[in-house]
Amino acid sequence: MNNNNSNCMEMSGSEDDDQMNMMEDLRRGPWTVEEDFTLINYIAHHGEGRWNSLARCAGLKRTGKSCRLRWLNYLRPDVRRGNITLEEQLLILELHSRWGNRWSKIAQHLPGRTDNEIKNYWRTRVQKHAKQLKCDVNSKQFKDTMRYLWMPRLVERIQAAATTTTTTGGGSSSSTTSTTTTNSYPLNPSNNMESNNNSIVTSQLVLPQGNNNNNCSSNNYGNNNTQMITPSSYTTTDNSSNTAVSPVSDLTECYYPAANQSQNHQDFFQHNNNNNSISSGFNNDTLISPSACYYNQGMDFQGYVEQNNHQWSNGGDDFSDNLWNVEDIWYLKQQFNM
DNA sequence: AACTCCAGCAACCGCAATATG
DNA sequence: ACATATTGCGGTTGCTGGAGT
Repeated sequence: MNNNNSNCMEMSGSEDDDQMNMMEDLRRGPWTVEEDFTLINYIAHHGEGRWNSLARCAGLKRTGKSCRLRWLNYLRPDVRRGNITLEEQLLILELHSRWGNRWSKIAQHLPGRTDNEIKNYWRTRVQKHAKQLKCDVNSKQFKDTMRYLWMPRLVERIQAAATTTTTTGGGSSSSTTSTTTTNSYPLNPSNNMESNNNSIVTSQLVLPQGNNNNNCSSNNYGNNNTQMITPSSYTTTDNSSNTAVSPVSDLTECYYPAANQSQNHQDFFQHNNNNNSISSGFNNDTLISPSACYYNQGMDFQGYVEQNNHQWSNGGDDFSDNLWNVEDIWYLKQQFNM
């Protein structure tokens, strides 16, 4: 399978990445299918770890760091691809409010998600809203907005989705086994995941598979060797192209047919059956209307609301990307006599 | 059609912590 | 105990495709 192993152990292994860079032509940039195959095969036979020597032994002209990152973020079998679900969004918001930018710690509670993915989600989605609100993502105002509007709204949407799914039968592939009675939003400080570290219950809430863009049949690396490409011909981030490489979720799916099929999912809702109200866990001392915060600071809140209202009324189906729904806007308009 | 702008994301970089000899 | 190598993490960069003009 790999004929580069013979002299592997004879190498000193003392070179660091910079030295390796000087010694040989290390490849950079997007990974090719060939490289992915090589790395997967090597790890399948030899396991992970010792990334620098692994890179050499596998015959990859990559740094150990690059190999590790590629493996952890894309190639390992339990990596979960596809859109961040509502449940995951909620979990990210909650955990970030506790731990800040501790991406890897947050990622530990979202099976299959990588710190990189969560970090990107935060920067592209969450920070975008903060920017629209003209406030800092770390400001109290924005945190309040997340906590008192966005997160409860997510809970409602999750509940609604679960209800819809169960009442409509959910389709054959949905397998939604969740119950709508367990979703009280866990904002009660006494329900502290930190104090019960790593005890977040694996969920019965099964993620909607429709968002999962793993589809081997569309680009099956496993049975189409003619798609092997050369470094000179590769392009990036185009799964629809035969020469596409880097994302490669299809590749892992095909390599590990059993992978990603039964998604473990975080359901910290189940910790909170005692909370019957979304706001029951709030500390009333700090229950400040986020809208009031913006209002008091003269921020362009109305413009933002109107923008989101417009998005909403335009029927965009990605509600998950909107902070506000109709009820939020109604509430905010009442607050400010808009 | 050509160009510009921008969101999304994969990959890289620098640093700190940890492991190893 | 120390030096060096390796790993892990968070921040940042740069590429790509799509939308807008």
